[in-house]
Amino acid sequence: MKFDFKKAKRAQEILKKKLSLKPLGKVKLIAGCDLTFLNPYKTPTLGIGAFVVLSYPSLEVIEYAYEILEIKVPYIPSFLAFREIPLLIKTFRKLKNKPDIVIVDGHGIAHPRKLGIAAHFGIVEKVPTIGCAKKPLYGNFKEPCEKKGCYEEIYDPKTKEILGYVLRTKNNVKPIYISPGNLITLTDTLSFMQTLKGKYRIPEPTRLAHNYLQTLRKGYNSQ
DNA sequence: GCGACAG
DNA sequence: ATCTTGTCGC
Repeated sequence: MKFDFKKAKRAQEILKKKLSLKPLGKVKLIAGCDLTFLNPYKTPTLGIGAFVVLSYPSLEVIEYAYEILEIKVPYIPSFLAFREIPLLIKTFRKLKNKPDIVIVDGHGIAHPRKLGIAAHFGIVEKVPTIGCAKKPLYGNFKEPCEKKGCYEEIYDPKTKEILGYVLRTKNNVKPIYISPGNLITLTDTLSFMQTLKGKYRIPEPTRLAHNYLQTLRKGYNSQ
C-alpha cells in the first residue's frame, strides 16, 4: 500500500493548529519511550514499543510497559509519526502511572511543518512532550562548543524563529537535538533537559526504554 | 534538477 | 532503525 503524501501533509497541518506551547507545570513523573522490531528476519513488520516511567527529579524507575503491533507504514523523513505513533499510543495507554511529560525519540517543532513526532504524539495524547533526536532534520544551527552543557539555537530558515536547541550532553561527544513537542515552551524545553542529570549522551528515560526493548527482544527471539 | 533527509 | 566484535581513542 502506497503512502499518501497529500493526506499526510494535510493531517499534519490540521493537527498543528492544536499545538499549544504553554509553560510546563510541575513534573513528578517523566517517561521515555522507544520502538524497534521484534525480529527483522522472521517478522519484519512486527514492532515492539516500550515506555519507562521514572520519578522526577530522582529518576527512579516506577513502571515499565510494552506492546506489540504490526507496522506497515514505511519510514519517510518528516512523516515518521505515521509509522511509529500507533504503537506508541497503544503502549502509552497501558501505563498505570501517567507521566507529566514524555520524551519522544525524534523532533518536536524542529520540523518542516512544525509537527514532528513529539508534537504529534503530545497533541493526540494531550500530554506535554519534548522531542529529542540524535540527528538534525530541519533548521539551521551552529555547532555548540565541545563541553557538556554547551548549546546553540536551531533556527527556522524561512521565518528565522527559534525551533529548538542543539545540546551537548557529554564532553566531546555528538550533541542531541531538542525541541518542544506540546504543552511546553521553548525555554522550558531547554531548562528541563538541563535538569536531567545524565551520565550519557541520551537522556536517561529514553536510554532506559531503549535498553528495555533490547532485553525484551532477546527474550522473544531466544525462546 | 540535485542533495538532504528524525527512526 | 537493523546486520555485528573487537578495537581505537579520550
